[in-house]
Amino acid sequence: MSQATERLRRYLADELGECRDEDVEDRLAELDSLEEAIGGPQVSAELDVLSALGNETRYTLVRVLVAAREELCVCELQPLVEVSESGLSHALSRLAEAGLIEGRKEGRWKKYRATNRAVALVTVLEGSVSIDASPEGGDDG
Amino acid sequence: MSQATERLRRYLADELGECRDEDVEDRLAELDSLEEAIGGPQVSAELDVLSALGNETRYTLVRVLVAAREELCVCELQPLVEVSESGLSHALSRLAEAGLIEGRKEGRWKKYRATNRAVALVTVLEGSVSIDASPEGGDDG
DNA sequence: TCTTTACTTGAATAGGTACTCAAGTATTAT
DNA sequence: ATAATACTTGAGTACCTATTCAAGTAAAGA
Repeated sequence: MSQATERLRRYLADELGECRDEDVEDRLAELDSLEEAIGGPQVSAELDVLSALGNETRYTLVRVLVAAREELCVCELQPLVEVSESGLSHALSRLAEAGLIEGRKEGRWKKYRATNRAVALVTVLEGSVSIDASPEGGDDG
Repeated sequence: MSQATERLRRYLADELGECRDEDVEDRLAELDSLEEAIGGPQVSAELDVLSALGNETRYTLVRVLVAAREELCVCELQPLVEVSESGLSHALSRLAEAGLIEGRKEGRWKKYRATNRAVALVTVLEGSVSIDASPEGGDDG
């Protein structure tokens, strides 16, 4: 039995007053089931979305496209970010891969717009992350 | 006038049929106002939240804490992630700083629980990022 | 008191990521 | 056809970040 498991045994002993092998195994199984329910390709996709958004250049692009409520040309996005033409293209293609924006070619111009996914995420972020109010709140069911 | 602005002028000429200096300046001002509305400390905080979540170890922890719907001891979280005790502590403190979890010390044990912010974000991610359904949808106005 | 336990913090580092440059493709103009 | 434009892609690199190790703090026990 590992060191981490020994610690868990002591914790459960503290919490429950007593702790048999069975109690430790039960708790480990409970924790494991929590983790297994979320360990698939779904979470991998969610992580992809999060890490795509978690960069100033890319998040700015998404925010602008969400705020614009219409498709914008790459050449319109260029003046808004401080990266090269190539850097902008890399950023846009990463966002498209994460399903946060969609691109459409029109002649020699390429236009991108925010997907519903991006709108939903930005909306929740705006709502949940306010610098004035404290993040801790009590209306969770 | 920069190269990027020249490109924008040609784009607007394509779109509008004609393009004067005024049209370019107007469009640049419009784009700039979109960006300025989102360029403050609010976005910086949102980026902090996103980059805190955008890591497998930390996202797993948040997901587990949200799914658990109760506070969990550090010693219970340890078996769920494949990092050292120190790595786990670093991860938890980063999440707490981003307002995604809250810690409470109880004797020699430390318990963490998910904040409403974390619940909201995980819920939206689960809902919006499904591997079965396509992210592209059409009911956005 | 001294020891052990539970967790945290700081420094160092391996690994990843976000850029830029250079070259490439597709479209339009001449 | 050739040239120019609008954007993309791949390679290289400087920077950042996630992790570990070692040391530190606070609580509980002996």
